[in-house]
Amino acid sequence: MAEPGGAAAPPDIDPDFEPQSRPRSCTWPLPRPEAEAGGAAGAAEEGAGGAAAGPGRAEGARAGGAAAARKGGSRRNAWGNQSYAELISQAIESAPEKRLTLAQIYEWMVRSVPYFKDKGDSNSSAGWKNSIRHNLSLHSKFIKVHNEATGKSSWWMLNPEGGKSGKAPRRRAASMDNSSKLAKVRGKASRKKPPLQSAPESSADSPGSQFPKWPGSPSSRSNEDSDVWNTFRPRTSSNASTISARLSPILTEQDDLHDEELLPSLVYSSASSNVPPTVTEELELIDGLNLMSPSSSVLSTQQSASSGQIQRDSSFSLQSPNAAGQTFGNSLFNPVDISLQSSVSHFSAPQTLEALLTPSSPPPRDVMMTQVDPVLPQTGNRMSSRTLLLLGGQAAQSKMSSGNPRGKPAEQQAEPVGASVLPSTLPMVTSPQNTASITSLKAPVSAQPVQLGSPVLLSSASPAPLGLNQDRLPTDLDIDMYMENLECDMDYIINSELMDGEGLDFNFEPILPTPSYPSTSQASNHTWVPS
DNA sequence: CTTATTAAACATC
DNA sequence: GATGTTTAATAAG
Repeated sequence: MAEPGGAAAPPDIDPDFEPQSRPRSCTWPLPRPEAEAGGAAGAAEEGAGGAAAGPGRAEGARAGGAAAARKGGSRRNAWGNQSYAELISQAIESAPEKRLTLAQIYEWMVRSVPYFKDKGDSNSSAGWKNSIRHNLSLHSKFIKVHNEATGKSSWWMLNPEGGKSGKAPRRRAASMDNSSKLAKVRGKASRKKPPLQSAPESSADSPGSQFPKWPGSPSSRSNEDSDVWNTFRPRTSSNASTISARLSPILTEQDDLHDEELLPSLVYSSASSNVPPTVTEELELIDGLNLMSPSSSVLSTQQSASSGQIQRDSSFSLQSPNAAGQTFGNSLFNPVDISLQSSVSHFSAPQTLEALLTPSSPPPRDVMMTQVDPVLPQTGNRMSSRTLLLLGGQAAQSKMSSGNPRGKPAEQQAEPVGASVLPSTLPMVTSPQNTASITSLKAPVSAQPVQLGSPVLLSSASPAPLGLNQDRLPTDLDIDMYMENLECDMDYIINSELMDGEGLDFNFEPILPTPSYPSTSQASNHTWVPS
């Protein structure tokens, strides 16, 4: 209760209804109409709940499973058809800031879902609370964000990218068949449970297992920082998360900030050197981040960050200018130069890669590019292709996000081709316009209009180019990696297409950017209000 | 086979 | 003790 934000738990929620509701796949910015008419059902529920109250555990409904059957045949749970995950999503969505602490989620449940009404006083060991926690951790659709308040627990937000159902990393990663079993070994290894046989304990044993400890780490103060970074983790792919987290320790403790922060760090990490295998995972991470940045709430706090280490901010600014960027975008951009230097100094690696890549033209390193982009649109294209190669589309994403949606910087206007490409390959369910917006949002590939021969584009578009890239790709990176990227991209595209196609909710009215806009214009980002 | 719900072991804070 | 993460068992589609 000490929460200033005040839980904010509107008593809405549709107690009933929504037998499955698949359409709302992309829960993020969706205001979602929310049919309120569930009243009657709610009441009914109430009755049940009340009855249950006495007995305490009251899982009557579920136990036999028979009880649930009643009524039209649905209500898979005592409280209705919604899953815990859905309930949690609703809870979070209902919050003005789109984020809640665990306790607040509990609160919301108790307040909004009749069934839990009387279970508010249960302690954390209560089954349902355990389940809530479990769901939060399990699904990638929920992300944990460090809470600045000292004693407070983390904020839980919805992953803009929509973790979908999968918590899983991209299936690919581990294709080591039975290794799945082995995988478990990795973790803390100890787990205590299976204590038998002294484990090899090992420590670093496995051959390629993960990276040693990633070299990067620019040092800088921070230790605890790492903590902060960790806050955002892509679940399963512990590796990636770890790395990313550690990689860029710098940064003040801007609670909310790290969301974006991570992105850049990831970018660097991937580009910097090692990490061929994780690319996919990283991408995944980034993907989520990318979308998230534009979220208003997050940005809010941003400004404060300005001071000290903007390093990652710089890149971040690139990608999020669409929302807050405009408002105080300039201020953010300015520091670029500085940040640029610093970042470059830290990561000279890209250079190497670059060299390896056999570029035909000498573009700046990815880092540079990121920053430069907003400033020098033209150059942007060039490197973008290469960068794409390296980062596997991340660059593209960031770029697009920066400009496309709300239209802002001039860069992208240069080649609108991107859109056209996409449709050709994929079956479009949506109108071209939507396509565009979607593209900008999610499809890393289409993002980069570098039509021409840029392997990247082609690759994403069609499988053919493999051979092509082969020439270019150094053995270091090798095809595998490339493939992974590819796969990823496709994945995203397909996903986005399918998903968006169905639920389709992103409409950015102002699609099709007419290269005519002042600077600061639409201000859709008021929503945020630091509490 | 996949998704969900539950329970429970652990780990941190 | 509250939070978080993970595993595992089990039911349902």
